[in-house]
Amino acid sequence: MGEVSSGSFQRVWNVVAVIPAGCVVSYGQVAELAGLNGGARRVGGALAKAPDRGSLPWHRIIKADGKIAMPVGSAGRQEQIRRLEYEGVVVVNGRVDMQKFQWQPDMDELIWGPLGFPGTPEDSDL
DNA sequence: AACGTGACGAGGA
DNA sequence: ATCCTCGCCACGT
Repeated sequence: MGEVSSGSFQRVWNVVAVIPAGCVVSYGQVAELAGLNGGARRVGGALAKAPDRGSLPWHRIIKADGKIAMPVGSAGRQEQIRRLEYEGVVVVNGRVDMQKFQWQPDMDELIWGPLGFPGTPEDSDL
């Protein structure tokens, strides 16, 4: 079974994996969700060393001010922008409007995950 | 074991 | 808005 490791990098990857498409989160935000307070810089390192960057939505992580972190002109930066726009996230001048696209996870998502819990009835009414 | 590094963040100039 | 400085701290040398 793909048991979750308690390594800090693994924890970061676990958090990143549940970020919904069409949203962005800051490095610091991911750090907090991963239990690495003040560890925003560690998040970048974790993403760079992710074993499955093809499937991990690393592109949804940007700076707190909305700017793309990767160096201008780098292949990674272009790839990130391409993926974000593909999801409908508007990137203007290497920058994203955090007011519109920053993900704000609620408790349900943090506890049960983005897909909810099997068998849990949805209380769409009220 | 000390030292430098980094896909950050906040604050000041 | 841009640039610089400092704090942050796990990781690789």
